[in-house]
Amino acid sequence: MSEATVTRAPRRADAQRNYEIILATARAAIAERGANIVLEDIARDAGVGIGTLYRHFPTRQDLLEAAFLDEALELRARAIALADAPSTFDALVSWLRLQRDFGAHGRSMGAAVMNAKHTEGTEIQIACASMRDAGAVLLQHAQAAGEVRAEVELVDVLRLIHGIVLANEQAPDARRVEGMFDLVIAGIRT
Amino acid sequence: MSEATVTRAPRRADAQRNYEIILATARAAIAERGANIVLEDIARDAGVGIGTLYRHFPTRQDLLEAAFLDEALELRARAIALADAPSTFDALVSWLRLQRDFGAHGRSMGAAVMNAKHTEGTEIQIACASMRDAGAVLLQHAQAAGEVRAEVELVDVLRLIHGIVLANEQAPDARRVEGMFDLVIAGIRT
DNA sequence: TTGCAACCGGAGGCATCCTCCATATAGTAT
DNA sequence: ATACTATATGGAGGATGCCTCCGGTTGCAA
Repeated sequence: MSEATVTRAPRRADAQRNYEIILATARAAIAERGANIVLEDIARDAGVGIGTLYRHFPTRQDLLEAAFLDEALELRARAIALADAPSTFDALVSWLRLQRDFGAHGRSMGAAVMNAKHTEGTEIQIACASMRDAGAVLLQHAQAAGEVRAEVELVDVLRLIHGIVLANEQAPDARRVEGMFDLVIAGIRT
Repeated sequence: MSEATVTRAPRRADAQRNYEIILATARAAIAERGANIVLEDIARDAGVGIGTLYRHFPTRQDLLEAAFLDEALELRARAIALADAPSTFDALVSWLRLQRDFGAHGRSMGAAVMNAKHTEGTEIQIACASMRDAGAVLLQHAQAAGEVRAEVELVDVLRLIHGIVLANEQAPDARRVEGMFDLVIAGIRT
Protein backbone atom coordinates (compact mmCIF):
# COMPACT_ATOMS: atom_id res chain seq x y z
CA MET A 1 0.00 0.00 0.00
CA SER A 2 1.46 3.36 -0.99
CA GLU A 3 2.63 5.56 1.86
CA ALA A 4 0.77 8.75 1.22
CA THR A 5 3.27 10.93 3.01
CA VAL A 6 1.92 14.35 2.33
CA THR A 7 4.45 17.07 2.91
CA ARG A 8 2.50 20.00 4.22
CA ALA A 9 3.48 23.20 5.98
CA PRO A 10 7.04 22.95 7.35
CA ARG A 11 7.05 21.09 10.64
CA ARG A 12 9.69 20.46 13.14
CA ALA A 13 11.42 17.13 12.69
CA ASP A 14 10.09 15.68 15.93
CA ALA A 15 6.57 16.70 15.02
CA GLN A 16 6.81 15.04 11.62
CA ARG A 17 8.21 11.90 13.22
CA ASN A 18 5.44 11.70 15.79
CA TYR A 19 2.82 12.35 13.16
CA GLU A 20 4.00 9.37 11.19
CA ILE A 21 4.38 7.09 14.19
CA ILE A 22 0.87 7.88 15.38
CA LEU A 23 -0.61 7.32 11.96
CA ALA A 24 1.19 4.02 11.50
CA THR A 25 0.10 2.84 14.94
CA ALA A 26 -3.47 3.82 14.25
CA ARG A 27 -3.49 2.05 10.90
CA ALA A 28 -2.23 -1.14 12.49
CA ALA A 29 -4.77 -0.95 15.29
CA ILE A 30 -7.64 -0.30 12.90
CA ALA A 31 -6.65 -3.17 10.67
CA GLU A 32 -6.60 -5.44 13.67
CA ARG A 33 -9.38 -4.31 15.94
CA GLY A 34 -11.60 -2.10 13.84
CA ALA A 35 -12.50 1.55 13.64
CA ASN A 36 -13.58 1.94 17.23
CA ILE A 37 -10.09 2.28 18.52
CA VAL A 38 -9.33 3.98 21.81
CA LEU A 39 -7.24 7.04 21.10
CA GLU A 40 -5.54 6.85 24.46
CA ASP A 41 -4.25 3.40 23.52
CA ILE A 42 -2.94 4.59 20.19
CA ALA A 43 -1.01 7.35 21.88
CA ARG A 44 0.48 4.95 24.41
CA ASP A 45 1.42 2.38 21.77
CA ALA A 46 2.95 5.12 19.66
CA GLY A 47 4.94 6.25 22.66
CA VAL A 48 3.58 9.76 22.73
CA GLY A 49 1.28 11.67 25.03
CA ILE A 50 -2.41 11.97 24.35
CA GLY A 51 -1.98 15.69 23.88
CA THR A 52 0.41 15.11 21.03
CA LEU A 53 -2.01 12.83 19.29
CA TYR A 54 -4.74 15.43 19.56
CA ARG A 55 -2.53 18.18 18.20
CA HIS A 56 -1.88 16.21 15.03
CA PHE A 57 -5.41 14.86 14.74
CA PRO A 58 -7.77 17.30 16.43
CA THR A 59 -10.71 14.93 16.23
CA ARG A 60 -11.17 11.21 16.08
CA GLN A 61 -12.54 11.65 12.59
CA ASP A 62 -9.36 13.35 11.45
CA LEU A 63 -7.30 10.36 12.48
CA LEU A 64 -9.64 7.91 10.79
CA GLU A 65 -9.63 9.95 7.63
CA ALA A 66 -5.87 10.17 7.56
CA ALA A 67 -5.69 6.42 8.03
CA PHE A 68 -8.24 5.90 5.29
CA LEU A 69 -6.46 8.14 2.81
CA ASP A 70 -4.22 5.34 1.61
CA GLU A 71 -7.15 3.05 1.04
CA ALA A 72 -8.90 5.67 -1.03
CA LEU A 73 -5.82 6.12 -3.17
CA GLU A 74 -5.44 2.39 -3.49
CA LEU A 75 -9.05 1.94 -4.57
CA ARG A 76 -8.61 4.70 -7.08
CA ALA A 77 -5.53 3.01 -8.50
CA ARG A 78 -7.38 -0.29 -8.73
CA ALA A 79 -10.23 1.33 -10.60
CA ILE A 80 -7.83 2.84 -13.09
CA ALA A 81 -6.10 -0.49 -13.53
CA LEU A 82 -9.43 -2.22 -14.13
CA ALA A 83 -10.52 0.28 -16.75
CA ASP A 84 -8.72 -1.71 -19.44
CA ALA A 85 -10.17 -5.07 -18.47
CA PRO A 86 -11.81 -7.08 -21.27
CA SER A 87 -15.19 -7.40 -19.58
CA THR A 88 -16.51 -4.04 -18.44
CA PHE A 89 -19.06 -5.71 -16.22
CA ASP A 90 -16.58 -7.97 -14.48
CA ALA A 91 -14.27 -5.03 -13.97
CA LEU A 92 -17.00 -3.08 -12.25
CA VAL A 93 -18.03 -6.00 -10.06
CA SER A 94 -14.43 -6.71 -9.10
CA TRP A 95 -13.98 -3.14 -8.05
CA LEU A 96 -17.18 -3.14 -6.02
CA ARG A 97 -16.03 -6.32 -4.37
CA LEU A 98 -12.84 -4.54 -3.41
CA GLN A 99 -14.91 -1.76 -1.89
CA ARG A 100 -16.75 -4.33 0.14
CA ASP A 101 -13.63 -6.13 1.29
CA PHE A 102 -11.77 -2.95 2.15
CA GLY A 103 -14.72 -1.91 4.24
CA ALA A 104 -14.95 -5.25 5.97
CA HIS A 105 -11.23 -5.34 6.55
CA GLY A 106 -11.03 -1.92 8.12
CA ARG A 107 -14.16 -2.85 10.04
CA SER A 108 -16.23 -0.25 8.29
CA MET A 109 -13.74 2.46 8.88
CA GLY A 110 -14.21 3.17 5.23
CA ALA A 111 -17.92 3.32 5.74
CA ALA A 112 -17.52 5.58 8.74
CA VAL A 113 -15.39 7.90 6.70
CA MET A 114 -17.44 7.76 3.53
CA ASN A 115 -20.56 8.35 5.50
CA ALA A 116 -19.41 11.68 6.90
CA LYS A 117 -19.98 14.80 4.92
CA HIS A 118 -16.61 16.29 4.09
CA THR A 119 -15.99 19.95 3.69
CA GLU A 120 -14.94 20.89 0.20
CA GLY A 121 -11.22 20.93 -0.49
CA THR A 122 -10.15 18.61 2.30
CA GLU A 123 -7.41 16.21 1.43
CA ILE A 124 -9.63 13.25 2.18
CA GLN A 125 -12.52 14.79 0.29
CA ILE A 126 -10.39 15.17 -2.80
CA ALA A 127 -9.09 11.62 -2.48
CA CYS A 128 -12.61 10.23 -2.15
CA ALA A 129 -13.85 12.28 -5.05
CA SER A 130 -11.09 11.13 -7.33
CA MET A 131 -11.64 7.56 -6.21
CA ARG A 132 -15.29 7.92 -7.14
CA ASP A 133 -14.37 9.50 -10.46
CA ALA A 134 -12.18 6.55 -11.26
CA GLY A 135 -14.98 4.17 -10.31
CA ALA A 136 -17.48 6.15 -12.33
CA VAL A 137 -15.48 5.33 -15.42
CA LEU A 138 -15.95 1.63 -14.78
CA LEU A 139 -19.66 2.17 -14.34
CA GLN A 140 -19.92 4.21 -17.52
CA HIS A 141 -18.09 1.56 -19.50
CA ALA A 142 -20.43 -1.11 -18.23
CA GLN A 143 -23.39 1.09 -19.01
CA ALA A 144 -22.09 1.89 -22.48
CA ALA A 145 -21.73 -1.84 -23.07
CA GLY A 146 -25.37 -2.19 -22.13
CA GLU A 147 -24.63 -4.45 -19.17
CA VAL A 148 -25.70 -2.06 -16.46
CA ARG A 149 -28.89 -0.02 -16.43
CA ALA A 150 -28.37 3.56 -17.54
CA GLU A 151 -30.13 5.14 -14.59
CA VAL A 152 -27.87 3.54 -11.99
CA GLU A 153 -25.79 6.08 -10.08
CA LEU A 154 -22.44 5.16 -8.60
CA VAL A 155 -23.09 7.00 -5.35
CA ASP A 156 -26.07 4.80 -4.62
CA VAL A 157 -24.19 1.61 -5.35
CA LEU A 158 -21.23 2.60 -3.20
CA ARG A 159 -23.38 3.69 -0.34
CA LEU A 160 -25.34 0.47 -0.57
CA ILE A 161 -22.13 -1.50 -0.26
CA HIS A 162 -21.12 0.53 2.74
CA GLY A 163 -24.53 -0.21 4.14
CA ILE A 164 -23.81 -3.91 3.73
CA VAL A 165 -20.63 -3.54 5.72
CA LEU A 166 -22.38 -1.54 8.42
CA ALA A 167 -25.30 -3.92 8.68
CA ASN A 168 -22.95 -6.85 9.14
CA GLU A 169 -20.65 -5.22 11.63
CA GLN A 170 -22.06 -6.78 14.77
CA ALA A 171 -22.54 -10.31 13.53
CA PRO A 172 -20.38 -10.80 10.45
CA ASP A 173 -21.55 -13.71 8.30
CA ALA A 174 -19.73 -14.23 5.02
CA ARG A 175 -22.70 -16.04 3.50
CA ARG A 176 -25.04 -13.18 4.36
CA VAL A 177 -22.62 -10.59 3.03
CA GLU A 178 -22.26 -12.52 -0.21
CA GLY A 179 -26.02 -12.79 -0.62
CA MET A 180 -26.55 -9.11 -0.05
CA PHE A 181 -23.75 -8.22 -2.42
CA ASP A 182 -25.20 -10.44 -5.14
CA LEU A 183 -28.53 -8.76 -4.66
CA VAL A 184 -26.99 -5.38 -5.33
CA ILE A 185 -25.19 -6.67 -8.40
CA ALA A 186 -28.45 -8.10 -9.68
CA GLY A 187 -29.98 -4.70 -9.08
CA ILE A 188 -27.64 -2.81 -11.35
CA ARG A 189 -27.78 -5.32 -14.17
CA THR A 190 -29.80 -4.67 -17.28
CA MET B 1 -49.67 1.88 17.33
CA SER B 2 -50.76 -0.85 19.68
CA GLU B 3 -49.60 -0.58 23.26
CA ALA B 4 -47.85 -3.84 23.84
CA THR B 5 -48.34 -3.82 27.58
CA VAL B 6 -47.04 -7.19 28.49
CA THR B 7 -48.25 -8.30 31.86
CA ARG B 8 -45.45 -10.34 33.29
CA ALA B 9 -44.63 -11.51 36.78
CA PRO B 10 -46.72 -9.60 39.36
CA ARG B 11 -45.15 -6.25 40.12
CA ARG B 12 -45.89 -3.64 42.65
CA ALA B 13 -48.10 -0.87 41.36
CA ASP B 14 -45.39 1.79 41.53
CA ALA B 15 -42.97 -0.46 39.68
CA GLN B 16 -45.47 -1.08 36.90
CA ARG B 17 -46.21 2.61 36.66
CA ASN B 18 -42.57 3.56 36.42
CA TYR B 19 -41.92 0.85 33.86
CA GLU B 20 -44.55 2.29 31.59
CA ILE B 21 -43.55 5.90 32.09
CA ILE B 22 -39.93 5.12 31.29
CA LEU B 23 -40.86 3.16 28.19
CA ALA B 24 -43.19 5.88 26.94
CA THR B 25 -40.56 8.54 27.55
CA ALA B 26 -37.93 6.50 25.75
CA ARG B 27 -40.21 5.90 22.80
CA ALA B 28 -40.92 9.59 22.45
CA ALA B 29 -37.26 10.49 22.72
CA ILE B 30 -36.24 7.89 20.17
CA ALA B 31 -38.87 9.02 17.71
CA GLU B 32 -37.62 12.56 18.05
CA ARG B 33 -33.90 12.38 18.47
CA GLY B 34 -32.92 8.90 17.37
CA ALA B 35 -31.61 5.76 18.98
CA ASN B 36 -28.57 7.29 20.61
CA ILE B 37 -30.55 8.63 23.52
CA VAL B 38 -28.89 9.43 26.82
CA LEU B 39 -30.37 7.16 29.42
CA GLU B 40 -29.78 9.70 32.17
CA ASP B 41 -32.02 12.11 30.28
CA ILE B 42 -34.74 9.54 29.85
CA ALA B 43 -34.77 8.88 33.57
CA ARG B 44 -34.94 12.59 34.37
CA ASP B 45 -37.71 13.24 31.83
CA ALA B 46 -39.62 10.26 33.18
CA GLY B 47 -39.25 11.65 36.69
CA VAL B 48 -37.43 8.63 38.08
CA GLY B 49 -33.89 7.98 39.22
CA ILE B 50 -31.32 6.42 36.96
CA GLY B 51 -31.24 3.39 39.21
CA THR B 52 -34.90 2.76 38.58
CA LEU B 53 -34.43 2.89 34.86
CA TYR B 54 -31.63 0.38 35.05
CA ARG B 55 -33.62 -1.98 37.22
CA HIS B 56 -36.36 -2.19 34.60
CA PHE B 57 -34.02 -2.18 31.64
CA PRO B 58 -30.68 -3.65 32.74
CA THR B 59 -28.93 -2.63 29.53
CA ARG B 60 -29.37 0.04 26.94
CA GLN B 61 -30.20 -2.68 24.45
CA ASP B 62 -33.05 -3.91 26.65
CA LEU B 63 -34.67 -0.50 26.57
CA LEU B 64 -34.27 -0.18 22.82
CA GLU B 65 -35.70 -3.62 22.30
CA ALA B 66 -38.69 -2.93 24.49
CA ALA B 67 -39.30 0.29 22.59
CA PHE B 68 -38.97 -1.56 19.30
CA LEU B 69 -41.33 -4.33 20.25
CA ASP B 70 -44.37 -2.37 19.16
CA GLU B 71 -42.85 -1.64 15.81
CA ALA B 72 -42.11 -5.29 15.25
CA LEU B 73 -45.70 -6.22 16.05
CA GLU B 74 -46.97 -3.43 13.83
CA LEU B 75 -44.80 -4.55 10.93
CA ARG B 76 -46.03 -8.08 11.42
CA ALA B 77 -49.63 -6.92 11.33
CA ARG B 78 -49.00 -4.92 8.18
CA ALA B 79 -47.46 -7.93 6.48
CA ILE B 80 -50.47 -10.04 7.34
CA ALA B 81 -52.80 -7.35 6.07
CA LEU B 82 -50.87 -7.10 2.81
CA ALA B 83 -50.98 -10.83 2.20
CA ASP B 84 -54.37 -10.48 0.52
CA ALA B 85 -53.38 -7.61 -1.77
CA PRO B 86 -54.09 -8.10 -5.48
CA SER B 87 -50.52 -7.59 -6.62
CA THR B 88 -48.11 -9.80 -4.71
CA PHE B 89 -45.17 -7.77 -5.90
CA ASP B 90 -46.62 -4.44 -4.86
CA ALA B 91 -47.54 -5.91 -1.51
CA LEU B 92 -43.97 -6.99 -0.91
CA VAL B 93 -42.55 -3.66 -2.01
CA SER B 94 -44.99 -1.75 0.16
CA TRP B 95 -43.98 -3.79 3.14
CA LEU B 96 -40.29 -3.28 2.46
CA ARG B 97 -40.94 0.41 2.15
CA LEU B 98 -42.52 0.30 5.57
CA GLN B 99 -39.44 -1.40 6.91
CA ARG B 100 -37.35 1.38 5.48
CA ASP B 101 -39.55 4.17 6.84
CA PHE B 102 -39.84 2.64 10.28
CA GLY B 103 -36.09 2.40 10.41
CA ALA B 104 -35.61 5.96 9.24
CA HIS B 105 -38.22 7.22 11.63
CA GLY B 106 -36.72 5.58 14.66
CA ARG B 107 -33.33 6.68 13.38
CA SER B 108 -32.19 3.17 12.80
CA MET B 109 -33.27 1.99 16.18
CA GLY B 110 -34.83 -0.86 14.27
CA ALA B 111 -31.56 -1.49 12.57
CA ALA B 112 -29.71 -1.39 15.86
CA VAL B 113 -32.09 -3.90 17.30
CA MET B 114 -32.32 -6.13 14.24
CA ASN B 115 -28.59 -6.15 13.96
CA ALA B 116 -28.03 -7.64 17.38
CA LYS B 117 -28.11 -11.37 17.82
CA HIS B 118 -30.93 -12.20 20.16
CA THR B 119 -30.89 -15.12 22.48
CA GLU B 120 -33.52 -17.67 21.67
CA GLY B 121 -36.86 -17.26 23.37
CA THR B 122 -36.58 -13.60 24.18
CA GLU B 123 -39.74 -11.60 23.78
CA ILE B 124 -38.13 -9.39 21.17
CA GLN B 125 -36.62 -12.37 19.41
CA ILE B 126 -40.00 -14.00 19.08
CA ALA B 127 -41.57 -10.78 17.87
CA CYS B 128 -38.87 -10.30 15.26
CA ALA B 129 -39.10 -13.89 14.14
CA SER B 130 -42.85 -13.75 13.69
CA MET B 131 -42.49 -10.45 11.89
CA ARG B 132 -40.06 -12.09 9.51
CA ASP B 133 -42.36 -15.07 9.10
CA ALA B 134 -45.18 -12.78 8.11
CA GLY B 135 -42.91 -11.00 5.66
CA ALA B 136 -41.66 -14.28 4.26
CA VAL B 137 -45.21 -15.05 3.18
CA LEU B 138 -45.24 -11.91 1.07
CA LEU B 139 -41.94 -12.89 -0.48
CA GLN B 140 -43.12 -16.40 -1.22
CA HIS B 141 -46.28 -15.13 -2.87
CA ALA B 142 -44.25 -12.82 -5.09
CA GLN B 143 -41.88 -15.65 -5.90
CA ALA B 144 -44.74 -18.03 -6.64
CA ALA B 145 -46.16 -15.41 -9.00
CA GLY B 146 -42.81 -15.37 -10.74
CA GLU B 147 -42.19 -11.73 -9.99
CA VAL B 148 -39.27 -12.19 -7.64
CA ARG B 149 -36.30 -14.45 -8.22
CA ALA B 150 -36.58 -17.77 -6.42
CA GLU B 151 -33.15 -17.63 -4.82
CA VAL B 152 -33.83 -14.36 -3.01
CA GLU B 153 -33.81 -14.73 0.77
CA LEU B 154 -35.80 -12.40 2.97
CA VAL B 155 -33.03 -12.04 5.53
CA ASP B 156 -30.73 -10.54 2.93
CA VAL B 157 -33.34 -8.12 1.68
CA LEU B 158 -34.23 -6.95 5.18
CA ARG B 159 -30.65 -6.55 6.21
CA LEU B 160 -29.93 -4.64 3.05
CA ILE B 161 -32.71 -2.22 3.88
CA HIS B 162 -31.36 -1.80 7.37
CA GLY B 163 -28.03 -1.13 5.76
CA ILE B 164 -29.62 1.65 3.75
CA VAL B 165 -30.92 3.22 6.91
CA LEU B 166 -27.55 2.91 8.62
CA ALA B 167 -25.61 4.27 5.67
CA ASN B 168 -27.85 7.32 5.56
CA GLU B 169 -27.88 8.04 9.24
CA GLN B 170 -25.32 10.82 9.29
CA ALA B 171 -26.41 12.71 6.22
CA PRO B 172 -29.98 11.72 5.40
CA ASP B 173 -30.92 12.44 1.80
CA ALA B 174 -34.35 11.30 0.67
CA ARG B 175 -33.25 11.15 -2.97
CA ARG B 176 -30.31 8.93 -2.11
CA VAL B 177 -32.41 6.65 0.06
CA GLU B 178 -34.96 6.31 -2.70
CA GLY B 179 -32.29 5.46 -5.25
CA MET B 180 -30.75 2.83 -3.04
CA PHE B 181 -34.12 1.34 -2.26
CA ASP B 182 -35.01 1.13 -5.94
CA LEU B 183 -31.73 -0.60 -6.56
CA VAL B 184 -32.61 -3.30 -4.06
CA ILE B 185 -36.05 -3.73 -5.53
CA ALA B 186 -34.52 -4.09 -8.97
CA GLY B 187 -32.23 -6.70 -7.49
CA ILE B 188 -34.97 -9.00 -6.31
CA ARG B 189 -37.04 -8.76 -9.49
CA THR B 190 -37.02 -11.56 -12.00
C1' DT C 1 -51.10 -0.96 62.42
C1' DT C 2 -47.30 -3.48 61.48
C1' DG C 3 -43.58 -5.96 59.00
C1' DC C 4 -41.03 -6.88 55.17
C1' DA C 5 -40.19 -7.85 50.46
C1' DA C 6 -40.04 -5.11 46.69
C1' DC C 7 -38.73 -0.91 45.08
C1' DC C 8 -36.52 3.73 44.68
C1' DG C 9 -32.85 6.96 43.59
C1' DG C 10 -28.58 9.06 43.35
C1' DA C 11 -23.69 8.90 44.69
C1' DG C 12 -19.91 7.25 42.62
C1' DG C 13 -16.79 3.98 39.83
C1' DC C 14 -15.21 3.31 35.23
C1' DA C 15 -14.21 4.35 30.42
C1' DT C 16 -13.41 7.54 26.84
C1' DC C 17 -13.11 11.96 24.62
C1' DC C 18 -10.91 16.16 24.45
C1' DT C 19 -8.60 20.75 26.44
C1' DC C 20 -5.22 23.37 28.61
C1' DC C 21 -0.83 24.95 29.85
C1' DA C 22 3.68 24.50 32.16
C1' DT C 23 7.69 22.50 30.39
C1' DA C 24 10.97 20.91 26.87
C1' DT C 25 13.31 21.17 22.50
C1' DA C 26 14.53 21.91 17.39
C1' DG C 27 16.28 25.13 14.59
C1' DT C 28 18.29 29.68 13.91
C1' DA C 29 20.83 33.80 14.65
C1' DT C 30 24.93 35.56 16.76
C1' DA D 1 29.40 27.17 21.04
C1' DT D 2 25.52 29.88 23.08
C1' DA D 3 21.40 32.02 23.49
C1' DC D 4 16.91 32.71 21.94
C1' DT D 5 12.23 31.64 20.52
C1' DA D 6 8.69 29.55 17.87
C1' DT D 7 7.12 25.14 17.96
C1' DA D 8 6.02 20.93 20.06
C1' DT D 9 5.27 17.84 24.09
C1' DG D 10 2.51 15.27 27.49
C1' DG D 11 -0.25 14.40 31.22
C1' DA D 12 -3.44 16.30 34.62
C1' DG D 13 -8.07 16.95 34.69
C1' DG D 14 -12.85 18.51 33.02
C1' DA D 15 -16.89 16.69 30.63
C1' DT D 16 -19.92 13.11 29.29
C1' DG D 17 -22.16 8.82 29.43
C1' DC D 18 -22.72 3.89 30.97
C1' DC D 19 -23.74 1.17 34.70
C1' DT D 20 -23.54 -0.66 39.89
C1' DC D 21 -24.42 -0.58 44.59
C1' DC D 22 -26.78 -0.01 48.71
C1' DG D 23 -29.09 2.82 52.43
C1' DG D 24 -33.52 4.50 52.69
C1' DT D 25 -38.56 4.25 51.31
C1' DT D 26 -43.06 2.28 50.35
C1' DG D 27 -46.86 -0.75 48.66
C1' DC D 28 -49.49 -4.23 50.38
C1' DA D 29 -50.88 -8.40 52.87
C1' DA D 30 -52.07 -9.98 57.26
